[in-house]
Amino acid sequence: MNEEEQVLIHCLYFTASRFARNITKLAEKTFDFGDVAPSYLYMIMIVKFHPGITQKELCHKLSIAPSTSTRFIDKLEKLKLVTKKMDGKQTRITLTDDGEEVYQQFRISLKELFSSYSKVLGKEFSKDLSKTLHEASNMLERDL
Amino acid sequence: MNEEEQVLIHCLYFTASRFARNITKLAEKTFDFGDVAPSYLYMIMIVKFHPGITQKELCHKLSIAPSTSTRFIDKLEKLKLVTKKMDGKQTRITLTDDGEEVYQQFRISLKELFSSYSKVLGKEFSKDLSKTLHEASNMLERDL
DNA sequence: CCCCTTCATTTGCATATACAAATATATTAG
DNA sequence: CTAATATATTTGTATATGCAAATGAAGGGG
Repeated sequence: MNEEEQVLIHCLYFTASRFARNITKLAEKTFDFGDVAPSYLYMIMIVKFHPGITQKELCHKLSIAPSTSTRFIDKLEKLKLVTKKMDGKQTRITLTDDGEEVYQQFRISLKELFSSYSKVLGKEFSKDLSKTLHEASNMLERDL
Repeated sequence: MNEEEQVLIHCLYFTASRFARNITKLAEKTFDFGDVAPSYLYMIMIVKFHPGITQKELCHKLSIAPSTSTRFIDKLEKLKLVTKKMDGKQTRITLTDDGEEVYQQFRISLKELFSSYSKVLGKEFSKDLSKTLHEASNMLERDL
């Protein structure tokens, strides 16, 4: 194995970005919700479990920047999937009935996505990898 | 653990994207090359090891779309780090002397990046995770 | 009650990245 | 050799995402 391959295999920045691109492609195929891209769906899910959550908490739970959350929420609001209510300096987000419905579909697609990649990567392997990535993110977010 | 956390931890699409964002942030801090963003550096490396490589092969090695490669190469050409030569319908890419120099610096930064995340995640853990992601990408690219 | 600081959100701008359509070149069938 | 097809690259357009600066709202000290 030459130096180049070594680097390509051992550099987490590279392998992680590449893997994320690959799995995103798969997710886009699976979550075919017209206007709602996969990343929005996670926001919907979190709002589902925390009605009235503040934007800041959302950012934290999703590990996204505040500006990104603003734009996500704007879009979801336009699609009438969430409502926004000012509360002092904070903004509180809640699902609409349409949002609830999208959430239900989302759960089904999620299972499909699971089985798509489990078929290729193996069920246990997928589960372990996901858990590992989750924990690694936590470590990075804590320590950097 | 509630349903929400389950999903957030077990969905590879989510954990992989999040992890990629976190590690990218770290890479951006480490690779401070002014105009050259981290993702370009891998292209430089591959060209270094395969002078005269075609654009298509580059796309394959980096797992990026052709359009992305066009824009990367354009930018690197403007920075005078690579040259482009038409060869029939293909385009062949080679490093310039400036490109070689950037490559040398890149190798140093790469080591820094390694040690940054190894400090947080552990050396062996990082290595294993990277290798796992590499292999998982290969599987996804082969089977989908 | 007003000013200053602090914190949450938004806006402006920039980058990475993709897909689909357009273009350019090469190859093959007739 | 020309027409049709195949392949590589480019361009138009769109999305996700971030940082830094601007804005807006709260609360404390005078």
